[in-house]
Amino acid sequence: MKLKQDIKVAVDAVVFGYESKGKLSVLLIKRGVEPYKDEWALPGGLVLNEESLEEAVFRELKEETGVKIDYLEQLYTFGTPKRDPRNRVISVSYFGLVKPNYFNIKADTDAADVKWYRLKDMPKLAFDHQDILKAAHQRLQSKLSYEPIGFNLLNDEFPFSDLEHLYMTILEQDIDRRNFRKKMLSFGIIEETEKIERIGSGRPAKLFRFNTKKFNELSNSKFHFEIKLA
Amino acid sequence: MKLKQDIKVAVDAVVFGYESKGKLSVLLIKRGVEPYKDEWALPGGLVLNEESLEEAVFRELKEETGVKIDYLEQLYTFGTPKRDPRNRVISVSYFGLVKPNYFNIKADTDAADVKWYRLKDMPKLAFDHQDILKAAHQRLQSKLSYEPIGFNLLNDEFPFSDLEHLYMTILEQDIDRRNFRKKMLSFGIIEETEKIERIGSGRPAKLFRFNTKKFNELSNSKFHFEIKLA
DNA sequence: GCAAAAGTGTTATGAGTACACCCATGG
DNA sequence: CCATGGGTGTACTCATAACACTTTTGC
Repeated sequence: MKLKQDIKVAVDAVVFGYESKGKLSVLLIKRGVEPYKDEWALPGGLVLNEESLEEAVFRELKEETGVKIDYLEQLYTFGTPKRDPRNRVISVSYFGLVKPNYFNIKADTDAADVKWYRLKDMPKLAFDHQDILKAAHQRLQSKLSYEPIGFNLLNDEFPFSDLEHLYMTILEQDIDRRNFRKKMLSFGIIEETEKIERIGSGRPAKLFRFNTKKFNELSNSKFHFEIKLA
Repeated sequence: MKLKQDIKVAVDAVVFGYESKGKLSVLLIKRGVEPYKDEWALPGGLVLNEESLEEAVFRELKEETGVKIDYLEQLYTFGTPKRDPRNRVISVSYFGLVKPNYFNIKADTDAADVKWYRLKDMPKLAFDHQDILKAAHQRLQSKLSYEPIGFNLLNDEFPFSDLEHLYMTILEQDIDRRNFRKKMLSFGIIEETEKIERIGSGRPAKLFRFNTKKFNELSNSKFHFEIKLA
C-alpha cells in the first residue's frame, strides 16, 4: 500500500526592480526561521487552502516585503524531492517587476529583513533559490526582447534614455541609440508627452509614456514586438 | 490559527503525436474513477512522495498508456482552488512529443481506456484539461518556430515533405516549399542520408536526419533557430 | 566655452519573399 | 503518357546595421 501523499505547496517570487543606469535589483528577505535561518532567500511561503497561487504570491509579498508589483507571471515549478531539507515542498515560482515608485518602499515588518540586492552583487541564497533566480533572469532577458514588459520597470513617464539603458543593462549588450529608438517608436506603442525632464547635466529630455490601450488594440491583430539580440 | 495545508500535487501530460499530412493527435485516457468517471482526460495523477515531477510524468504515462515519449518539458502549473471538485489539487502540467514509432503502441492496460484523438476532433475533457490542452497547443506552436523540436514528432529518417507538412499542420498556415527548405537546411542541423523512400505515387524522396550532435555544438555558440510565422 | 546627455538621417548590406518549371517514379 | 509528389534558382523588396554630428542645458 502506498503512503498518503505528503507534499507541501509553496510559491516563491523573483521580483526585479530597476534604478537608473545598470542597476538591476532583486528583492530578498532574510529568513527568520530554520531551515536556513538568517540566510537570504526569495520572498514566498506556503499556499493557503483557499487561495489561488497568484493570491498566495501577492499575500506573501505584502506580508514579507510590503511591495506591490506591477507585473507578475508564473515562471517554473521546482519539485525535486530534496530541495527542502525537512519536508517535501514543491515551489511554484513567479517572476515579477516593480516600477521605481514602489522600489524604495520599506518593509511593513522590520526593514532589516528585506533588501533590494543588485543582481551583480547577490548573496548566497537559501534552498535552490539560486536556480530559481537564474531561471527568472533568463526569462527576463528573453521576455524583454519579444514582449514590451520593460515598461513595468520604469516610471509611467520616462526619458527615452531610461529605456535604452534598461535594455542594455538587462540584455547585457550595447545598443545603437538611433536604431533602437527608431525601432521602438515604429511599434506605435510609445507616445510622447508634453513634459520635459531636466535632471543632472546635459540637454533635458522629452518624457515618453507607454500606451497600454494602443498596445492592447495592436495585440489583437498580428502585431509583433521584437527587439533583436545581437 | 490557520489550518494545516491540505493540497495535493498532481502532474498531467499533453502528449502530441503526428501522422502524415495534417494529422496531429493528443493522447487521452478515459477515467475509471470519480470524479468525471468515464470521461476523457489527460494522462496524469498524483506525485509520489519520493519521486521528482518528471519521474511522476514518466511513471503515469507508462502505467496509464504504455507510451514512451521523446521530448518532455514543463508547461504550466494550474492551481485554482476549485479546479478539482473534491479536494484541492494543483497540477503541474507537462508537454510531450512522441515519434511515430511509439505512436501506435497500445496501452498496457485495457486499450479501450487510451486513445489518440485528433486535435481537430477532441471530446470534452474532464477538469480544466481543456485549458491545459490549449496552453500546450500554443506552446507547441510557438516552440516549433524557434526551437527545432519538430523532429521529435517524426521518424529518425524522414522525407523533407514530412517536415513541411508538419510545420504547416501545426502552425496552421501555408509555407513556401522552396523557401522553407532553403532556410531549414541553412541551419546546418539536418543531414541528407543515402536512402530514398518510395511510397505512394510520385517521385521518391531522399531521406533526411536531424543531426543532434551538430545542433548541440551550434547551441553553444550564438546559433539561432527560427522559422517565422506569417 | 566646456562637459554631458539628447536628438536626429542616410547608406549599404543581407535576409526574406514571391514565384514556376522540370524530374522521377508508378500505374 | 498521365498523375503524383519531389526537387530546384532568381529577382525584388524591405528590414536591419553601421555610422557622426548638432542641440540644449548647467556649471
